[in-house]
Amino acid sequence: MPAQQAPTGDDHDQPQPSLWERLDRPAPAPRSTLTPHRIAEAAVAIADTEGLEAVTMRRLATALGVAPMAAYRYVSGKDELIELMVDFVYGGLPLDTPADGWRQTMHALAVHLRAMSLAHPWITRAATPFALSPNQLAVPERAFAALAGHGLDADTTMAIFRTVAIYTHGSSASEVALQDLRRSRGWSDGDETRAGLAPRMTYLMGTGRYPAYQRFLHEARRKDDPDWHFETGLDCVLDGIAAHFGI
Amino acid sequence: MPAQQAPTGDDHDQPQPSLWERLDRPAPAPRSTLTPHRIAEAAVAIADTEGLEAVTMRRLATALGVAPMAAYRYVSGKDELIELMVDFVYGGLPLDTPADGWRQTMHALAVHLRAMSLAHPWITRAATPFALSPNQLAVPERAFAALAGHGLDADTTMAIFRTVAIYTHGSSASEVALQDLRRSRGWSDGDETRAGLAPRMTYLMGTGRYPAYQRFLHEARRKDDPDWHFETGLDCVLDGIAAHFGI
DNA sequence: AGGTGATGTGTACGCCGTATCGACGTGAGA
DNA sequence: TCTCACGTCGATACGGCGTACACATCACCT
Repeated sequence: MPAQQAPTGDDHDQPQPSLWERLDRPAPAPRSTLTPHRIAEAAVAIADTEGLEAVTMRRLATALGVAPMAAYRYVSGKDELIELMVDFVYGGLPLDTPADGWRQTMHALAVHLRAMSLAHPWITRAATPFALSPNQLAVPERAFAALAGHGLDADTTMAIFRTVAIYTHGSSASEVALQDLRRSRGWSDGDETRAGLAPRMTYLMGTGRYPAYQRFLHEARRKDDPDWHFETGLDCVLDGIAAHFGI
Repeated sequence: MPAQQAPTGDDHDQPQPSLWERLDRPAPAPRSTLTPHRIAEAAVAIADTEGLEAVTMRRLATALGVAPMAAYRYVSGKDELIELMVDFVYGGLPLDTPADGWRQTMHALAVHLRAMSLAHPWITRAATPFALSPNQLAVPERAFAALAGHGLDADTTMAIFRTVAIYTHGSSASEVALQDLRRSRGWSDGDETRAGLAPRMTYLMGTGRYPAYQRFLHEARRKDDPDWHFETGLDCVLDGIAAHFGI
């Protein structure tokens, strides 16, 4: 799926063989200074070190030592470049988790997906949890294999995976969003962040519209413990699946 | 929180009184052809009808019958414009749901948030679930009020809200992403979508890497029932909360 | 009546994605 | 060994974007 795009109403057909199909025909490659792999690698390196918005066709070309338009031989446009980057990163996921049972497998999957998102923060903005690229598809494949044999029908199995995947993706995304905000404002730890946000918060709380929020915010002790929040939410989701479907 | 942005390392301080503070001092308004409200309204209208990427400072100015730079008197840049749009839409949320108990309240909140996302599809890309704008903050306020009085500590309460909010936001986002893909390719129903995706799928399944996925996809009967998927996942999450915390 | 500060305008800069076409190097067939 | 067609990459250009900056203009207060 392209980096999320809005309705435009045209371009109904796709004459191309879909990027992934083109990908594993390495081409006769007469002069291959460029390959999809090298392009993805370079683009990911830029995004990792300078952020997703630094990934520009021109910037990418510079990094590859090539003319601005060169990458267009391998990628139909920027959307496909991003698909390529996402799939490249998903290719590094460890999916050979031991098959201890559905719950351990789903838990391990979630932990690895989160680690991936924290290592490549831009990916939470670039990826949809259910995109149809080879390495992204390997995630539900692993999950479905782990969920098989519990007497669940196909729809239930998909609903379970969907729920865990959505939680994992969203949880990582919100964690990354906070980190990005911190970094962009130069705040290092939780206290500095609260100090930086203080004026905003003082005003908002001063309106008196949020008494419960204010109280809970004041009493909370684990605001700066994203691991705890991630695990707690994940446990809830997995408990809910176990309870709701009796597995 | 600004439309998600990556680390840049500078702009450490915010000299301005934070947009929301500026907002309710209506200004002496000598010549108020423009107001934050009118700006938000116009921008939302554009995003609703033409998609988020059609919201351009120039396009917005045209819609308001004003010069391209005029809106910058009210908004420090495009990021703040988007914050304003998001908060404007959140302002339309019905939050006066009857207080039947925490579960009914959380369920109603989730349903309303999803309806909002489906009515303004761009908002799933523009909003973070935990942004600090007045009308967005009203959501956790409502949730915390409903969760109070169950003997839960503050951290647990926040974890519960976080989990539900993340699920709801992510579920709506994935639903919207699929709708956007459909609209952009001109596919109307599920069958047309499958037909359009067929070449891609044929290739991917032909690789033999996804046997479980293929089988479950073939057996699933509710692929085109987003309501069922949303409710099923939400029930799992709420069941999990009830089970995990004994409420 | 006149001055003053908030409000909207005009112009311009640098960057973006990408369409198009020409130059070039390579491997296959003669 | 020569040739030639094709896959690769380069150069240039276009329209559109966000927004900095200086200027004109309006409404009110004295």
